[in-house]
Amino acid sequence: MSSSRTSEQQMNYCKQLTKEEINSRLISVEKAADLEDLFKTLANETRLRILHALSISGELCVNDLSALLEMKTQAVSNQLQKLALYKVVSTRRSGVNIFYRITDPCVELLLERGVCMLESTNDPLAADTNTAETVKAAQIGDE
Amino acid sequence: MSSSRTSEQQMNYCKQLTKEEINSRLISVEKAADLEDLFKTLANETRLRILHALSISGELCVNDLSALLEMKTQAVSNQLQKLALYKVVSTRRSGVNIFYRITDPCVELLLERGVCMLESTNDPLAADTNTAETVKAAQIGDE
DNA sequence: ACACTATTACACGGATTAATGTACAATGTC
DNA sequence: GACATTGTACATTAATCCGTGTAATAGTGT
Repeated sequence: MSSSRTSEQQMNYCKQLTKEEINSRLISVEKAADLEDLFKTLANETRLRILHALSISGELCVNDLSALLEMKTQAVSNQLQKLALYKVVSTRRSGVNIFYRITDPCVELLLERGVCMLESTNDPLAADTNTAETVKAAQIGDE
Repeated sequence: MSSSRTSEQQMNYCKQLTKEEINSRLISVEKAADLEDLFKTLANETRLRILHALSISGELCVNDLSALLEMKTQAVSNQLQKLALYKVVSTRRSGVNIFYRITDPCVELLLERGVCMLESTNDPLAADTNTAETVKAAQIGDE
C-alpha cells in the first residue's frame, strides 16, 4: 500500500498519461509567468472598463474616459500609465489632450472573448463557436 | 477654447461615436466585476499551472500536482481550495486521495486561448484563426 | 489501537495593488 | 505674463494576496 502510494509510476491519471507525457505538454514556468502578466492586465475592473471603452471607440483621452466611466481622472490616468508602461496602449498628444488606443492584440482579443462569454450567460461556449457558425453559414450561402 | 474643451458634445472620438453610443455598448460595472473575477482566476502563476495540468490530464490529486509542478502540497492545496470555492473545479475523494477536475468552461476556454497565444509568439492573432483555418481545410478536403 | 499518508485548516509575514489628494508639468487663450 | 485646463508625479493608506510552517483531520493498513 505504502509503496503504491508513493510510486510515481503508479499515479492515477484519468487519461492514462504518464508524468513524462503531461510534463512535456505542461506550460513552462517562464511561459506561465508571461501568461499571468497577460491575464493580470485584465484582472482589474478599472482597466477592463477603460480597455472596453477604447476597444469600442478606438481612441480616447483621459478626460473623456473619466467622464464616461464616472471616475476620477487620477484613477484613470494611473491605470493608463501602467497600460502604457506594459505597451498595452499607445499615446499621442494633441494640445493638452493625450489620447490612448489599444496596441496589444492579445489583450484586446482576450477582452472581447471575455465580454462575449459574459453576454452568453447560459452557454458560454456558444459565444466561442459563434464565429465558426457564422463562417459556415456564409459558406453555405455561397453554394 | 474653454467651452469647446468642456463640452461633452464636442469630445474628440476617432470613430465619431457619441458618448451615448459608447455608453450603450460599454460593459456595466457589475459585468466588469464578474469579468474581473474570471480573469483574476487565471492571473496567478500557480493556478495557471495547476489548471493547465488539469486540462491536459483531466483529473489529478493534490499529491500528483505538487510532484508534477514541483511545489509544496500546501501551496497547491491552498489554490485548489480557492478554485473549488469559486466552482472552477470539482472534487471527488478516493481513499486518502482527493481528485480535482476543471468544471468551469469559461476558465478552461480562456486558459487554452492564452496558452495558444503564447505559443504563437510572433503572430498571436494567428493562434486565434487556426481553428477557422482548420475547419476550412477540412471542408476543402471533403470536396 | 497505532502508524502512516494525504489533505486541509489556521495563522503569520511579506509583497503587491489601487484609489486618493496634493503638487507639479504641459498646453492654450487672453 | 496671468490664468485655466488637462494630465502626470508623488506619497499615503488600506486592502488583498500568497507561500510557508505548524496543527489538525480523514482515510487506510497492520
